[in-house]
Amino acid sequence: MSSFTIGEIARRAEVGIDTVRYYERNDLLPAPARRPSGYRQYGDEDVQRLSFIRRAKDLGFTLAQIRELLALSTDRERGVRGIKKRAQERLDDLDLRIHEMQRVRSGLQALVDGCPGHGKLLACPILGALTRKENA
Amino acid sequence: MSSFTIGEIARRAEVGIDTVRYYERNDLLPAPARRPSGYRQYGDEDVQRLSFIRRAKDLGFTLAQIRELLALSTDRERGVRGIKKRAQERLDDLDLRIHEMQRVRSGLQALVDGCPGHGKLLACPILGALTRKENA
DNA sequence: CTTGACTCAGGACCGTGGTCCGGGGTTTAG
DNA sequence: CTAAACCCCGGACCACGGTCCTGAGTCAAG
Repeated sequence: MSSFTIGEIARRAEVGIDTVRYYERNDLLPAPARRPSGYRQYGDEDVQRLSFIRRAKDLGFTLAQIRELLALSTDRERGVRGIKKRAQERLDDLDLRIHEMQRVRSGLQALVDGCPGHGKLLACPILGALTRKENA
Repeated sequence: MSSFTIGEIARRAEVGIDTVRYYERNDLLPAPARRPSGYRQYGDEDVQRLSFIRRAKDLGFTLAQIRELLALSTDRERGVRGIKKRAQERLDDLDLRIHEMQRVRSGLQALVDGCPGHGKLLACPILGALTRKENA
């Protein structure tokens, strides 16, 4: 059974030590067990949770959203009502973002492939992908 | 030919007036023409550009990244050397983000699909590792 | 036992991206 | 002409997400 100090999980999840404490203060990580000395003791699951937070953060989720995602996973232990709805909302949100990203992507792709237009900004495919909201 | 005040483009792009000035200060919007009174005068292109910024921001791009995207689109008008490489880098970056998003998405989808609204939730590939947490 | 790396708590500080305020001038509808 | 609504600028202030600093305690190796 593995046990890590704060420095060790920080290294494993590739975040700063202060960040770990910050996440604890802000309820993204549970308060860990302590040694008699007061040193925090973490386990593998903490490393995974922390890694998850880091990755989600890199994807552009706010800490509040990440808290929500994490809550979805723990709520199921306490009951199921309403969870599906919240998960579905997150999913729809994600779909929207992915879709929008793909539009930007295709604009960029057009640019790379040699943009057909040669006018002003208005003709730019990237701008086109976002300014005209002839969306779904 | 249309001309707008700062309040008008702000409304059209759905941002605050202060935000417009903030973007100008931070080189996301060009300094516009002024009336004799000092009032800023904007055109359609400014509205498009501002809308682009707002939407890109909503997608999780930082202002620095948006500046880069905008630079790509205007560089194109001035000549195309070396731009393709930079655009391709952005594109690869975007692809990475989209794929990661899709991974998160499918994890959530599994969670939603596994939950009929009354039964038990299946373990989500992403969240699964984190769920058994508060039991300790 | 000493040394150096590590940890503690608390608070100050920072960059990003705005948002608000106040005292002033401008525009426009009535 | 006047009042409402708008705009100007500079600067203060804000939330978020950390990051750094200080002084003191702890741990592991030699």
